[in-house]
Amino acid sequence: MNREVRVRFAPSPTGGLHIGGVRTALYNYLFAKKNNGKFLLRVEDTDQTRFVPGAEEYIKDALDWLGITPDESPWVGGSVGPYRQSERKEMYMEYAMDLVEKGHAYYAFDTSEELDAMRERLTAARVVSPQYNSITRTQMKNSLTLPEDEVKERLASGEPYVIRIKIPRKEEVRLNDMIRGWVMVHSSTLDDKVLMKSDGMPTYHLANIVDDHLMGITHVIRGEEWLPSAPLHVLLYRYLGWEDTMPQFAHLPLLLKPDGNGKLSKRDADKHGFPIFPMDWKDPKSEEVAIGFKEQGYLPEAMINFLAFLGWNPGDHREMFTKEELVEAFTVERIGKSGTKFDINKAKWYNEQYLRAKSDGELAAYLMDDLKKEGIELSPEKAERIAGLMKERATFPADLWKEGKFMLIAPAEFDEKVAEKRWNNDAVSVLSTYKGKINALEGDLDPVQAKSLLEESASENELKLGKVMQAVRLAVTGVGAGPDLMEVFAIIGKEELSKRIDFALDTLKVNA
RNA sequence: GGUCCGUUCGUCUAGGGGUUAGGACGCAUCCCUUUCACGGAUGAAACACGGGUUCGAUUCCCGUACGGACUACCA
Repeated sequence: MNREVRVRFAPSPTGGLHIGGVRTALYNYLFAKKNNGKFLLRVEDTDQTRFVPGAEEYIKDALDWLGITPDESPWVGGSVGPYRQSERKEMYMEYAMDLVEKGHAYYAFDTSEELDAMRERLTAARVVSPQYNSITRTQMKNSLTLPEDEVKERLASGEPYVIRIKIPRKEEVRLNDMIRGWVMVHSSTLDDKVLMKSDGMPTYHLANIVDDHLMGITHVIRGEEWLPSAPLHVLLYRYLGWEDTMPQFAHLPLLLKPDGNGKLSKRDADKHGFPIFPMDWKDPKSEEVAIGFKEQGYLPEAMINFLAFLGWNPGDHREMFTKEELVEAFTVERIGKSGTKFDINKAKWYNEQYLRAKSDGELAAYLMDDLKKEGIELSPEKAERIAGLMKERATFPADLWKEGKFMLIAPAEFDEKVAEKRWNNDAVSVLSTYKGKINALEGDLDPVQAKSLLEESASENELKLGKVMQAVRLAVTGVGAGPDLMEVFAIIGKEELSKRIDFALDTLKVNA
């Protein structure tokens, strides 16, 4: 039997989508495409208390931005919907009842106070792990300890209850993880997890098994934080009678803090000043906005490439991959086992690579957008020239303007360190001569002319150009670094150039 | 604490019983150059530790240490 590969990304709409979640989605996507399968998205919203408005829409937009588009989802539908667990609510009880009838699950009536008391009691008795399990359930209020008619009575009276799985006392539970190999856990260390909550909603554990089965999921690729509960899931597949079509599991290594250790969190992102969400996320309650990769200037293709390499590699020395190339190269065998520290430097490097690969025209569009916000008009031709000059030194599209401001705005002050070192009488002489030549020029200034006139100005003063070049740059741009000066001159134009030289000559003083 | 997972340069990683342990980011130096950047070249930089197995272990096994995840009527 060769089933169609079907994988799913199952986020919970409780806030902005964490970058680790995005990576999980990407790996699912790549795996599906590589195997000519389907990538589905299912919204896991069984916890009504944690519902956050806008979160689901955010997940959709973020994935769209990156091009990790599900084949089936709440938004486009599909043949095994609905794709929101809250809308599948009615489906779960049937399976929970099936488990109860088979003796693999039971009703429990304990209140949260009683559960707390139980845990306290066990802790006081120095029990290593206080949990609801094969031992302790005999002392709690459930359908295993209560007389049958009392159970019926309680149920009939509408008393709140949960349904718990009945974990066997002694059993070795094994699963073959695609990344980690065989993982074995003894059932005595598992607890009787709640399957159905008292509000009638299933917990993640039941819902994810039922849905994955009903949706024909063949491979579950998810974060490592799920590994400890995977044996429970195996047991559920077995008890539900679905073991022969149980998906294969692949538990991804976690994304770690850049310094020290631990799971990457929003806190780390704030601390180091880099994003952790794909796009800006505004918390509807606190109104706080968390910066996104998109708004920071990261390109989607750079993000994809960067994210893919956080825990995976192609096995050769290639670094640059388009999404299509990733699909081609991707295998779960090449996913690493150990946690990955988040290195924003690498993300920046990828962004620079993709930024430089863009045409001057594309970049000019970014630049003109930024300029519009500043109220500056610029011809597309000029924008393109500036973009071409600046792109080698930009990390983000916004740098085109930030670092290239001087091409459109005359300096109001000059870098003092450079002035101190380079500004001298020679510079004054050359610039004075040069200004005369510029003013006398007919027609537009082009880089070749700009240079030959400058060379003439230097030799007429019996100086070498190199001696004064830095001073010239300082005079015109205000700073000591930047792209080819002659190109800059041409963009600035002769009138403006002449004005700037005047201003510099007036403002800068020669040190005695 | 318990259960599970992990550990190769600062970081991401390749490799795998015998290698000068390879690449990338970052860092340093040099070259290019009107500066900075780009680009090119070079360099510093790693197999956590202890026992086995073996002629030989970074590689296989077992411990130890360290790190992480999980331990809710959250996912």
